[in-house]
Amino acid sequence: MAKVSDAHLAARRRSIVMAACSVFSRKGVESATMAEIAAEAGLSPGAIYRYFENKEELAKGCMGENAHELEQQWQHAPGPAAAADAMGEFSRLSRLTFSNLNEPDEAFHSLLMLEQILIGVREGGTRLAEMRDGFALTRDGICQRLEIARQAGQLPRGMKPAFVAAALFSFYMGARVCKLVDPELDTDGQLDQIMALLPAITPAQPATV
Amino acid sequence: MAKVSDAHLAARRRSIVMAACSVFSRKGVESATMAEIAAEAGLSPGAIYRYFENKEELAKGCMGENAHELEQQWQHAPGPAAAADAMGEFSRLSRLTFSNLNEPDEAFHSLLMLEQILIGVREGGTRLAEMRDGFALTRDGICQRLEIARQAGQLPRGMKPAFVAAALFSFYMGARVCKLVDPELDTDGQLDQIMALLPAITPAQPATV
Amino acid sequence: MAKVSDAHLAARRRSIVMAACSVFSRKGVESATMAEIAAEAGLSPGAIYRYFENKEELAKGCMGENAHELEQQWQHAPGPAAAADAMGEFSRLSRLTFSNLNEPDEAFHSLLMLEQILIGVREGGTRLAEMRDGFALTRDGICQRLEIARQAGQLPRGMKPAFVAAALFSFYMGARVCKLVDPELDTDGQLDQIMALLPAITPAQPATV
Amino acid sequence: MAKVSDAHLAARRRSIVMAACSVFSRKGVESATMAEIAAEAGLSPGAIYRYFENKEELAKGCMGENAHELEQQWQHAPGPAAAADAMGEFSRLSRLTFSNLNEPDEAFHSLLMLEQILIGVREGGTRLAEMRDGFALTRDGICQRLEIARQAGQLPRGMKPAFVAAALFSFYMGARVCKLVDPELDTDGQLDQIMALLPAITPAQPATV
DNA sequence: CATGAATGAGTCTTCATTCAT
DNA sequence: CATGAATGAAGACTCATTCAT
Repeated sequence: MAKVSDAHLAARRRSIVMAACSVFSRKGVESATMAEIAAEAGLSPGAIYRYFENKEELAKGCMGENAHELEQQWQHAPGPAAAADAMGEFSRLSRLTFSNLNEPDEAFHSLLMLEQILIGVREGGTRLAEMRDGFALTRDGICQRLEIARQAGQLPRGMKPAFVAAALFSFYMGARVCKLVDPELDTDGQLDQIMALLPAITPAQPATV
Repeated sequence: MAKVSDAHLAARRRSIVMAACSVFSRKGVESATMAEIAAEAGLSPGAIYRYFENKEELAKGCMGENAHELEQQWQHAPGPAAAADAMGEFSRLSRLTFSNLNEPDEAFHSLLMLEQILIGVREGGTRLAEMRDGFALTRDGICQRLEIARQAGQLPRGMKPAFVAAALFSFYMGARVCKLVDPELDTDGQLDQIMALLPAITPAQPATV
Repeated sequence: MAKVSDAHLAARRRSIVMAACSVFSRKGVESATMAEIAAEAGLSPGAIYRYFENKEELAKGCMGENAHELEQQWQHAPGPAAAADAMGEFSRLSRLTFSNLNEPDEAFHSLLMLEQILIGVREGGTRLAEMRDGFALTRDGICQRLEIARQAGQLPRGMKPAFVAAALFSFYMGARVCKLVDPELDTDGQLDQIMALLPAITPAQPATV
Repeated sequence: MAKVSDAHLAARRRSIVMAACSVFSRKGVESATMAEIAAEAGLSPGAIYRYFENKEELAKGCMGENAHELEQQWQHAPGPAAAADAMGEFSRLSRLTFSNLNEPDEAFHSLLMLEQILIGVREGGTRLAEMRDGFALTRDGICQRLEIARQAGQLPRGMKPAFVAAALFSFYMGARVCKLVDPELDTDGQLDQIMALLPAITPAQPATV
């Protein structure tokens, strides 16, 4: 019975987090029971406490765990090659992001995210700050791309990238919420219309502004 | 304490609902205790059960209670006078709706709404259906107004009002979520930018502007 | 609003007792609620407390209320005319008593009686003493009749009327219990067999004893 | 406290049942509290729920637990050797059964049994059916023994064993009830008198005696 | 006198957490 | 390290009882 490798331990910890996410998403953090999570993780209830101080810590441990990889793409600075076809790039990433909303496990992620938001807002501590920062980062990523496009003359001078970025992010978040309530919703169609609006400003605005 | 007037009874019931909304919003439905709600309503725990079967029914009873009056304005068919300045009307109502997000108790309402959504989605029964229908009605209200504007030549022929309406509604919902996470957010500024995009599509617009 | 007549009051009190008996029999004293009893009596819960101190007193008030009239017949001393055909008289009353077990509301009475016994035995106070005395009285009534018959030579000298009376009473009580568990039981048939045994001793015993 | 042997678990379960029987008998099922039962079993309230779904199941679990071993003796078919002295055998078992009523914990058992009957009759489901069947089995056992005695000429041809058996069983049940109300009662004396009646029927008997 | 709304103590039951094995 | 039995603190809910109307 030699020391269990750190990798093994990390894997266990991860499997617990996955199980917790699953149960939290399905039942809500408050209604989920440690026993249920343990069962889903293939462990005994007591075992979880070797990896997490208590239920709350476990819930915290689930926080970042389910951020979409796409969010990270947005947060990464756009490549230098992006300038040429800034809006094309932007549009492609946007559509990719929205098309993800049609994935079967999207509700799972959205439910989890909303619950984390509720908890964070109610607690108001570091948890909320982390979220706020995460949201801000993504908005920044959007904003940067819009700014590049604007610099490249693909968007009207008069537009305020920061606000448009924030609006688009809100739109995305709202789409997730709405899709949760009504999975039949065609969020791609919504995006199409919004995207159609964006460059349209271009030719007309410069004159009027 | 017998034979209290029906009005009195209704008022009591309402005060319980208000207290419940307050506690639910602050703690979440699951974490809220009947004792706390009762205390906030100035009653003993047992008294609530004369008005609501159980905690779940009480939570249900809080559902519609906190719909914004503005939602109802949207859902009401637009007045006939609206056609003349359809977009002006639309813009005014939109700004009014968004300006409401700055109210101090907006977080209260948003928290409540999100929790109800979570519960509804998880339950998946009538509760969810009612929400879906409520959302759809509001989207319809938006759509009708856009359609009128389009008919009046104030919006481009090519746009699809239903999708744009859905997008705008998503945008609104997302703005609420984002504002919850970061109350500093200038959602009015976001709306401004989005509203600026709308008429821009119009081929006819450049001439009139 | 003149003083309510005593008769009226007594009638109310009685109606409460009847309702209580009904509910007690159906649900058991502990499970019965004052509200249910009040409803069955056509009153409000609070009203009961003008007639009975509390639930326990009400239960006590139900005690004697449901003794069969037949029990009283047994307890009354046998008429002088009975001697001539003592056993005939005895047999007739016995059969009458047992035939009562076939009445549709017999279960109602037996349930009530058993519950009262349980409560009485557990409390062990006056309540139990009253029951014990009631039972003793009935046994005495049986015994007296047997004794008369024995004196009249209709029963063997050697038999001990007190014990036989007690045995017959036990038999009756047990028959009630058994009939409760299995209403199909032919308790009359049981009595027939027992009655057949009784006088049979007569002609043979004197010789052997 | 993991991995306790099955025997240990069964013992715990049994100790809970014993404690429950004790409290149920003393207070009645409805008035007994889980906390009290737990304390009597030397456990915490929550522990019981690992062994029984809820209070009702626990009460059910107490049902068969307190059947007298003697009942099983009656239910077992009589040995072949019994025929020779069928009535002697019968008389011996009867006296044994009745003498048991003088045991100090007899009231304990009777109280429990009566309460179970009350519950069973009120519920009217499987519980009642099981009781009915149990009673019937015992009556059958009595009946078989009487029949053997009758075949052996120790009882009159004309008697109906089934009815006599039922009557004797009723007598026994009633004796238990009466003894509960008045522990001073000499139930053995009652049995003596009844047993004295039995063979007396026989036309053949006078000769043999 | 009756009403029935309100009280609040008391129960069952759940579940996060601990710890002996 | 894992197990899972046990704990015990809550919390939802009930209902006998009170009392203002």
